[in-house]
Amino acid sequence: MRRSSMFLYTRKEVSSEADVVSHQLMLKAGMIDKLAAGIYTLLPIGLMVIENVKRIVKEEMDRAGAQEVLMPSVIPAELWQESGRWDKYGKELLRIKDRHDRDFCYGPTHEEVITDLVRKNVRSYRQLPLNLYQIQTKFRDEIRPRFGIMRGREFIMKDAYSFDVDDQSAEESYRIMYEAYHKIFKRCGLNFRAVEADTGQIGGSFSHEFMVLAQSGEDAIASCDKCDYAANMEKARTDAKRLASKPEDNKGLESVETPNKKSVEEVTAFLKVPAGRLVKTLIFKSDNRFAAILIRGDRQANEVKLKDIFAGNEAVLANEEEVKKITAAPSGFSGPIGLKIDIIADNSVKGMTNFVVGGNKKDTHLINVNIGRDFEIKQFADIANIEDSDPCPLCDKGHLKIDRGIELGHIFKLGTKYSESMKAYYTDAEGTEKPMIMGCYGIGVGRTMAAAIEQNHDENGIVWPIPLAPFKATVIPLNTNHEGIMEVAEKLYKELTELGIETLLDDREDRAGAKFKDADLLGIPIHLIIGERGLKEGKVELKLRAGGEKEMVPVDATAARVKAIIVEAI
RNA sequence: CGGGGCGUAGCGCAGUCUGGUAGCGCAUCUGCUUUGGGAGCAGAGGGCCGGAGGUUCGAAUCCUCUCGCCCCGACCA
Repeated sequence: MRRSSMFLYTRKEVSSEADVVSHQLMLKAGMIDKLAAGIYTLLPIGLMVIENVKRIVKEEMDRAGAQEVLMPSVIPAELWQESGRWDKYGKELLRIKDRHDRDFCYGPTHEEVITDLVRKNVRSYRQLPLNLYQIQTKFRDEIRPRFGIMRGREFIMKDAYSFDVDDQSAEESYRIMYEAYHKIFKRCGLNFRAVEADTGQIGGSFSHEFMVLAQSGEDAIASCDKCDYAANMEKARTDAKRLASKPEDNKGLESVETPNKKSVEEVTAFLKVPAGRLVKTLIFKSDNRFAAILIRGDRQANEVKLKDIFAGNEAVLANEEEVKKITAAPSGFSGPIGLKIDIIADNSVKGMTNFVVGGNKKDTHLINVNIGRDFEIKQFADIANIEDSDPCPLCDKGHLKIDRGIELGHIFKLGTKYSESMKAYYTDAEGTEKPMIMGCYGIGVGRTMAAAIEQNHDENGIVWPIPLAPFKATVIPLNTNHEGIMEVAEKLYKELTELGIETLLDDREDRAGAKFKDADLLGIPIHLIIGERGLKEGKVELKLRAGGEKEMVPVDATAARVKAIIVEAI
């Protein structure tokens, strides 16, 4: 491509609206153009990167035995009503009506459509297993789109769906995807980790997220410094046994006055005990049922884990009035002793002895409280967020550290949630009908591009990993008015193009500095600089964007050298 | 949806408090010089100051309403 005729306009300044580096650089490099909140046009050079990501994804999906389809982006409401998600999905689902006033939605995900497709075509166990995928534009009406293309409302996504005869086979399909995802992100040149994740609204039994480590990441992930354990904060566990302090002999229960001391900080400061000796009692309401949640004083409840405790239903803290009714005391003095509602304790409470709780009476706390003697716990569960350097739940030596990450991929074992609600049954060898076991597997294509920039940039701009680079090489003639220079530039451009190497010829009548700045900003991996100095010896300068290494290469050997560098990288 | 902020030339911004000729930088166009890290000089074009209503002799500026965009929070494959 000739730079002089390309629809590519780089900028020195961008709006202060862009506050993550990938967004800023994409704007500066002329890759995207915003049309509305969370809705972007991909410009030629941005699209080239997207196409590279898509190509890698397709190759690995195909290699893993999946087959590509393309489903509609507009979906009739009936399908979503059938699965029950029309009412459950909420405002994120963009609902539209056609001219006959019929309901449709713009697909945010395609479980319904794929399940419908498969149930219409697959009857027998002989047709399974099956894995179908598509790369398509989706829409989710996010409350707050941000970070440019990283968290847009309209976005490109690869979604795959597997169908199997039984759990064992489904887990094999899952494992194949798990491995394919590793290959995909590795080929994209990304530093990532697969972490255990919550299944969220999609539902299902287990899942992994593929996270790229980045400061600007929206998710917190915990990983062990000794073993392979890694999990999203929503899922991360710790080892309650190693966390617990040594049990002490039970002391006698005592009531103490704590005038106006409500928060954990106030109470522990007043009683001069560490927060880890206090158990806080939170009254939650879900579906009009109340439950008391006990958590060690120095720990925070995790909303997602809580939701799981309440069988997936929304749980909210009880209001002041409800707390009074249940505990007979104002909030801040709730405790487990004497409560008539279910008491569920976080694992962090396990093994605690002689601790402090609220007295269910104004200005009163109880000390030297013990489980079993003073009250009973209905159930222990994992409720609290883990903290940095908590013990690892898998190995007995490691500790967890918390990083931020960007979720690029998510794989789920769905089970029969959709196949049962939508009647996707097959007939097995014995002639009985059974629901197919499903899995679903997503990759954010645009987000992968953004994450690659987050991980690969410097003060001068983007540093593309070679497989994603829109152009692998750029030919920079320093003086377009110099015949000899332009002759060599054209020759190299032609040779490289004929070798199948995407090359940008910067044939603009600009000064050298401007061209260098642009080549750096765009992140093109290999710069071929043609100037009078080198040409006197019949050489061009080859410079690598990533490390900055320079070498002088004879003109005739340049194309082959470039090819070699690319082959090695891909 | 709660709190905060911003809409002025293609882009980035000042001007608004205190009403009186609409400005700066980048980009664009012309000419000359320059040519290995975003060139210099001289000149030029480009604005319904987000939209509607109001106050005023006069509104980018004050008032009311509205639309859009951004940030924090809540929310979220």
